[in-house]
Amino acid sequence: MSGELLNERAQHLLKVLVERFIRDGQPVGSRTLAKESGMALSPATIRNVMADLEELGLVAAPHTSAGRVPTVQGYRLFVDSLLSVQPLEARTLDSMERQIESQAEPQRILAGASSMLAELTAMAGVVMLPRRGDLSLRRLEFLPLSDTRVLVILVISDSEVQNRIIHTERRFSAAELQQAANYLNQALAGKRMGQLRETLLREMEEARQSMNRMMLEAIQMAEQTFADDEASGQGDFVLAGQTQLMDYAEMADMGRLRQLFDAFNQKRDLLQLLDRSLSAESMQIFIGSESGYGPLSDCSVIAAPYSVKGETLGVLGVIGPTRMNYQRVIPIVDVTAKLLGAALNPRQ
Amino acid sequence: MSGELLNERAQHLLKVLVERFIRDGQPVGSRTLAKESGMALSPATIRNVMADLEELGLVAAPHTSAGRVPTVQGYRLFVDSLLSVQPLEARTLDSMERQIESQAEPQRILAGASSMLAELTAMAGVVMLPRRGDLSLRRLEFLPLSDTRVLVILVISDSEVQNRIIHTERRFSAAELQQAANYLNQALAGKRMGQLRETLLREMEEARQSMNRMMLEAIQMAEQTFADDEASGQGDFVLAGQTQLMDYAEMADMGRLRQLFDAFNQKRDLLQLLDRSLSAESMQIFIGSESGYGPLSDCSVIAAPYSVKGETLGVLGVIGPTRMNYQRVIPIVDVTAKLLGAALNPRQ
DNA sequence: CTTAGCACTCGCGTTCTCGGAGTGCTAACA
DNA sequence: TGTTAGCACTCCGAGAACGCGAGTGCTAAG
Repeated sequence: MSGELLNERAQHLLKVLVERFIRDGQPVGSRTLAKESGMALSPATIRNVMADLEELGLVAAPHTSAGRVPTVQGYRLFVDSLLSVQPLEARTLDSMERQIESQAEPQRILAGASSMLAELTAMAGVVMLPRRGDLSLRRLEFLPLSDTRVLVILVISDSEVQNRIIHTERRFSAAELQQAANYLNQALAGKRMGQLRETLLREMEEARQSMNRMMLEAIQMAEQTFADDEASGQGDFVLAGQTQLMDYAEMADMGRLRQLFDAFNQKRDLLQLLDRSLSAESMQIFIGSESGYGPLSDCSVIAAPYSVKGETLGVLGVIGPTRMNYQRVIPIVDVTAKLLGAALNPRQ
Repeated sequence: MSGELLNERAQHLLKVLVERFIRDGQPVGSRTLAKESGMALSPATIRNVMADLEELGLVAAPHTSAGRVPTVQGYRLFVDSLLSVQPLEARTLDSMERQIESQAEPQRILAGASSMLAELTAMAGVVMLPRRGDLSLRRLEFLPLSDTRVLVILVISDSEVQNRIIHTERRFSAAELQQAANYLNQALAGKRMGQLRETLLREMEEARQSMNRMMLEAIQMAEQTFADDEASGQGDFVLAGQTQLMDYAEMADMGRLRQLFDAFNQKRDLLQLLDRSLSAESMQIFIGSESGYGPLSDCSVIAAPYSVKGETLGVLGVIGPTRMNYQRVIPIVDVTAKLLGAALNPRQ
């Protein structure tokens, strides 16, 4: 072994090995690697290099007489410094643009992006929905239901509508509710969802001083409306193409597969993982156990934040087997994030 | 074989066989059956009976020297006339009631029912959402977005809110939109969603005669709003516990499992199947291929409509392996349907 | 440092065997 | 006529044995 920790040749061989393994999933032997590398080296030499790589923890042999397989750290090195991403073909990019622009409503755009990711990569695509806390309230409305139940309609940001049911202390007439809504709209419209409760507190002070009963009641209703806003419904995501993961040989173990699918359904942990990329500002790659999340230990996650007007709204990405075609997937995720940002930008 | 097509004894033996097979999934042999039946018959006699049952297509032998397994028709007979459903234990029923009543919003009640089914049966639970067409429009509202885009908010029935985005011919002011909404509310409120378009046609006639431009424009907007109402979004369902199906041995084939999960995602065909039970007015059971739907060929579906005030709103049920514990699942589905109907009934 | 040679090791697919479970048939029995 | 015991037969599935191919590590020579 030469002085340097990992010389040119070893790096190149690792690169070829990873690429080869990604292609056909079989452990790569020295003979194969000798041919593939195009380096005019004998298998024996390769074997020596492989022994070094194994010592460094970059490759491993499933058993004595199998070829070598990249370890998580091997993939990591590959992704970080060996990988040569080829740009996306023009026609693919074209069709992506068309597909994502074919939708008008934000909800559909997001869902479309998700299935686009799934389709292009033949893995699972995921798009985290913009967190409401960062969006601003546009308008609020009360609608009387039966007795003390009131339906609250929230129009958020551009075009998202939410509704909740609250229970009031007493029965309100439609006119009263209208009045309360008017007051609250004047006070809250345009504020960010996350900051509503502070504003409410301030308003409450003011109302208390002016002894305005209507205002106090209105604030009470608003309080109830936004009560669980922080706790529950933190975020959500749309997933597409989960089932495609079933086609990969490394997912053959039913137990692990079930864990993975359960994880998709629970959402919580996955959201937490994606959240990490929210602040990252650029693409992030979690390889195998790097995610620190059991069910994903055989998977890699490639995630990128998407943003509108410089403001990051959410994260999107793909989930697939560790042995995925990073060279191809990385630009796809990258481009999709940009396209999604552009598509969400309200024009005209 | 005696004169009658299927005498008492044969029926009893079939019942015992099916029960036994449901319990442990192994083909049932004559010796086992002899003991289990409690009928003081020798295995040889049993074999004769089995030969008859096989001839009738009620049981089949996977291979020459295995025991017998019920066929679809065998299950059918079992379910139709052999089955003795035991009522649900009081405490289970109690906890079901509590669980379903713990939710306030319809959406959550439905989702709750779905996961309750899944939990109790350890299979997949499904609840078809009430079809909008049957619900009545309560109120409609327009909100100007940018330029010619208008956000339409629909409050449907008790507390469901929907929103759509439409594009108008020209730019409308907030006041104009308010006016249009007022007019439409007066004309459409209380009408069933499915009948809105007819009503619109009539209104259009009237408006044309009175040459009222505002009314015509309003109707145009409404037209656009309800345009795709019939085509798309026909229905939807909430599914829970799909992953539990992965635990059943008969789902071990990854290919078939994937087909099944794909079917869950596509929704279309499954909805069609559930639709059949909508008109049935009582519980329906589809055993294996009876559903006529490939991906479900190894599954049984037990579905029951649920209704509020005598009006059927939707269907709910469970999906699991053909070899499921019908005796237990049937009452669960039955009770859940009733509880759901009760919970959806708007009181107080 | 590289390479050829060699012995060695594993895993995997194939084949074979063997035992158990269960059947169908026949003949005797009630 | 229905029931039962006996028997030969079939088939599956679990192991064991085997050979083969792929690949390795080591050693010694270039």
